[in-house]
Amino acid sequence: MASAAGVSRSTASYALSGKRTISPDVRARVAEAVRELGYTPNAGARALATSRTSVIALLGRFLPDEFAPAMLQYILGVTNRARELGYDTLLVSEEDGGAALQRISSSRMVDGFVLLNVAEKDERLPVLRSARQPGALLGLPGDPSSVDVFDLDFPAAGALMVDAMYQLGHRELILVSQPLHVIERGGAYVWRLADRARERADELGMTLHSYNGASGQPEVGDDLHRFLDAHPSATGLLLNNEAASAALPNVLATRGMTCPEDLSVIGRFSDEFARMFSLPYSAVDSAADELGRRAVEALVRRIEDGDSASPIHIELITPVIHDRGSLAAPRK
Amino acid sequence: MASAAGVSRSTASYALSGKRTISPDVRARVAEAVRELGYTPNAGARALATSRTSVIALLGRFLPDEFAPAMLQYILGVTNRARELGYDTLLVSEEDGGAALQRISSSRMVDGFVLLNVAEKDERLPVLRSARQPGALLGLPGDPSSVDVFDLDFPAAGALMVDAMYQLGHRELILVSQPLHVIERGGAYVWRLADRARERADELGMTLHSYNGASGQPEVGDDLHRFLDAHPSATGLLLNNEAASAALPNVLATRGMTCPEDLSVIGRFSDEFARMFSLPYSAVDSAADELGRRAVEALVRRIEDGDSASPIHIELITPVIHDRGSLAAPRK
DNA sequence: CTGAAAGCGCTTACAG
DNA sequence: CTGAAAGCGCTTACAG
Repeated sequence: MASAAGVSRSTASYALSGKRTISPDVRARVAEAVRELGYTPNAGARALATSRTSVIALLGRFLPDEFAPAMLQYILGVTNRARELGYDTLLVSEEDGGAALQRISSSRMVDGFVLLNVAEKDERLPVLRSARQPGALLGLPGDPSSVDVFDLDFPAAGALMVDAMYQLGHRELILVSQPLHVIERGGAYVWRLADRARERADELGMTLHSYNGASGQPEVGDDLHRFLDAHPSATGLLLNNEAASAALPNVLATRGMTCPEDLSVIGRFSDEFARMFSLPYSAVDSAADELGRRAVEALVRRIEDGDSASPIHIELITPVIHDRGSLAAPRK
Repeated sequence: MASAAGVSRSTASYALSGKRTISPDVRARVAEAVRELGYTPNAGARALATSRTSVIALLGRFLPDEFAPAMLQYILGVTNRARELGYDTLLVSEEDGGAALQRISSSRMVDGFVLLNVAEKDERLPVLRSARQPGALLGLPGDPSSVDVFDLDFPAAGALMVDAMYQLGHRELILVSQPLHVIERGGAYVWRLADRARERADELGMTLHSYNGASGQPEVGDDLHRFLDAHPSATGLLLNNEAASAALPNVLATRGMTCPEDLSVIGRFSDEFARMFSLPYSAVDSAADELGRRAVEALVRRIEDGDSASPIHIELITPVIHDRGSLAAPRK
């Protein structure tokens, strides 16, 4: 390419990077040659020379009963924002995330890592901490030291759901959380939300019946029937369980109940999820796309500032209720 | 690393690749040094030296009303199989897929491309054809020349759905396809299935009422009610529309109909999708995971055999019905 | 404002 | 069976 423009390789390189002043004449000839030859720098050679790949890795943990739509939202938030900032994304879905991180880190394939679906005790974390590349977490682990973290503020979400019910006059609520095995697998957000909801209900003098529902149908439908049967006087239902949220319309139809006349309902799921299942329930948005984007922004900042020293960021997004009309005052 | 093992760089390299015979003594010392230092070859340097990156690109087209669970199935099929074969996957979600392909191809970041959700006339195809790397398509385009293609055999699926109904004694069917804008956007599979279903119904002397339903609720629910109202004597329902499939349980409940007693139903969606929505309908599996895996296998074969000459593969997977008990003989 | 040269970390003919 | 050397295609001090 340089020879086509009639300049040296170094001059061509500088003309492209703009890292030193180039005469207009030369700049034009280089630009012309680039266009002519459809020249694009070789990524491997550039990576070798600069120790930068302009690629980040996104490490997923794809569990069989995880809700796919939410996962895809995170993924697209990450890949789209990364591209806007000049990075491509390596998507890693290996079972053994720790080994994958080690492999990719030490082969210098990427400039940084985003970890999806981070568990309370996540096997990938110790590997990430000793990796040379920076990282950002989607999901708050038990020990969040030394890496940036992005997550929904689940305790605040629990309080918000309870408050919303309280203000409308509800005094007896049912909370349906994810099943226990989700918690055991590292889904600490489940009890973070539930614990704070309980606390808040206690503060307000409300009754809160807390349950774990199954993660799939038809079991979760049966669960919902049982919970509703057990507490006929409850007027509000809080859902931190996507499967339960998707199953509820049928359950209510079967019982001849309408929402919000017979029961006020508030969930915790993404807009995307609501749209797809067409759920008529107000909900705390899980903001997957937004979280993905922010994680990438923080990561890129660390990469480009070589800024491994500056203090750790823990960003817990304030929950927001998206109103879909499923909350009303309880019947007299 | 070589110096730690007390051998030359070339010997170390050969010891690792196994490309020439190495004395046991040297091999052991190299292995030891590798372990000691946690040595992993630099990916960029290796790519530069070998012109191979061991990375493939997966180019998605993520459309707002596409069903996310199916997309994720394809993605995981590709990433998992790629890893098994020694490749990592760059996930590309840019709007302008043609430009992205061009950029990634000419910078030599990857060894090959998998195109997801290929449209009838796909803007990425001409770029792929002139790229130096091989490609594989998920989805059959109008002109499938010069690239390997993997898709469900949608015409066969249409015929299979009609046949299944016919054998049970049904003579009047309703088919609900995806909305027209999906077709316009390149979803030729929609009419491929519908056309063949119509042909088959004609051959068998059956009546087939063919409709396009909306791609979201609540519209698609209303659509279903209209179609069922219009043809009270129809005894079988064919669904090539995920949203309609998800909406049907509610629609039937509202109408006081049961399946398969009042209506036999057969859909076309992935197992994953059925599980998530807990759909009680027998369906032609869309085999997203399987298709993703096969595309990667074909791609890797082309990459590793340098086999750009051998004839194009068009693999249309034979549809299979997964029985969920929603098909029965019609009521007298 | 520009060029010649070194170097990034590998692989692989070429010699021995 | 092993080593010294060239080369992959860039970037960036170093000279001028």
